[in-house]
Amino acid sequence: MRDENRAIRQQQIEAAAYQVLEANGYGGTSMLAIAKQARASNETLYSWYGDKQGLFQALVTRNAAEVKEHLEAELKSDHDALSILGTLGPKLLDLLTGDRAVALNRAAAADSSGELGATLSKAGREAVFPLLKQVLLRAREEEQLSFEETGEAVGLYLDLLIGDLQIRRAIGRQPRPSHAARKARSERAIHHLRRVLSPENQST
Amino acid sequence: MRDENRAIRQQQIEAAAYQVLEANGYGGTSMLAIAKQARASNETLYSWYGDKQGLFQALVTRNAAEVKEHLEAELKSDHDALSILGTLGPKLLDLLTGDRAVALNRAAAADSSGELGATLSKAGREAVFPLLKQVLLRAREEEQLSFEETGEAVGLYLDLLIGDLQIRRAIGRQPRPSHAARKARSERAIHHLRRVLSPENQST
DNA sequence: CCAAATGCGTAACGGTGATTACGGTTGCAG
DNA sequence: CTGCAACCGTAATCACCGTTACGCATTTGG
Repeated sequence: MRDENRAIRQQQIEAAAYQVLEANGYGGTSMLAIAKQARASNETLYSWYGDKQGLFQALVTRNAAEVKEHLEAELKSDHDALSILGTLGPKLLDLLTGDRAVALNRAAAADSSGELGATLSKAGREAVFPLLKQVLLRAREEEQLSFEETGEAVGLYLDLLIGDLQIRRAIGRQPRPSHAARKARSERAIHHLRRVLSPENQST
Repeated sequence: MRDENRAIRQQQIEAAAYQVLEANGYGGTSMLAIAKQARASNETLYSWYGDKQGLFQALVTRNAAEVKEHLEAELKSDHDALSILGTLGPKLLDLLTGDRAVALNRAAAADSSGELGATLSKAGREAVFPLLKQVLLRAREEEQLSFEETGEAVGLYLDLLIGDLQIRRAIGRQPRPSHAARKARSERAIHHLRRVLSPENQST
């Protein structure tokens, strides 16, 4: 049961890290501040995560794992591909423009070593990409969409769905999209995607 | 001529600031480092820009002004609207994903106060938006595109053109797009835009 | 109940950064 | 030529941060 406590404690510490990070930005986030917020001790943070980067790496990988998990759960349904996109889109938007993701993006952007960015991208986009490929390939089998390069199609979908929302969130000029806004944006992306990749009009 | 020298000196200092910023990230950029790089003195930096934020605000606003200037120059041509987009798109991509813009985006993401982000966004996107509106409205007059909400159409164009390039650049997982890549991406955006907003297929 | 381990709270160490202060130098005005 | 204002180079001030170290309370395993 020591393990359970520890898991809980880690959750608390990481939650505290997000709070401080969201409030003060990466530069303004100190280990002491996190420790205080979590009512934990410096020593514990260092003994558990090694150093500051280690803590943030942990945040990033855990967050990415949760994202992937959520999406894979969606994928298990046997609805048709576009319906899946209909539920998966808002979810993805939620995960990618939520406060946590924004905080992590900021941290990665601020980290001069690039390590965080690499982890974030590898565990994030590069993990989501193949899942979306699956969905779009299914859509093509069902003859709902038509395309040659799957990667190209996924890129297009992501552009339509997310666009520059993330960067605008990261620099602080864009509030978190509401539930309705996420839904609408997802619908819009699907709508445009169908128009661009409709099985009738063939073109490159 | 004191003024001329001063203008030149400012250029040098700001160029130095970019060098340090691009090399070390916002967190790793100190005023002393900038001063040394520019062979200038701390005192001068502070007397001219007030404080660190002031210096970066200056960078942001100057950069945004240059972006706007470039775009307005393009707009003056009397080509048809889509041709304008054809030259304006790569330019915009260049300006928004270039090293300077990326460095500024990182700085804004790292800045906990949000001031830099506000300035960057206000002087950047919010300045570019009306210019693009003009172009798209012209395209509608020429019956090359069809849409109701101009803002919506501009948003769509920006999503297609830029997508998540900026955030990926900011977190360091995306190299600067080559000239050819920028051109191709711009063409792709126009291609899709025409398909989605074609005057034939009417829909919301 | 005892001893070891674990975690808390706080202080200490070494380093660095933003900001200020100061003496020396240079270019320009009178 | 001389004084002055701006500017350079550098050092000083003050604060904070990452990291380590230490004394104390609590928990855990036997």
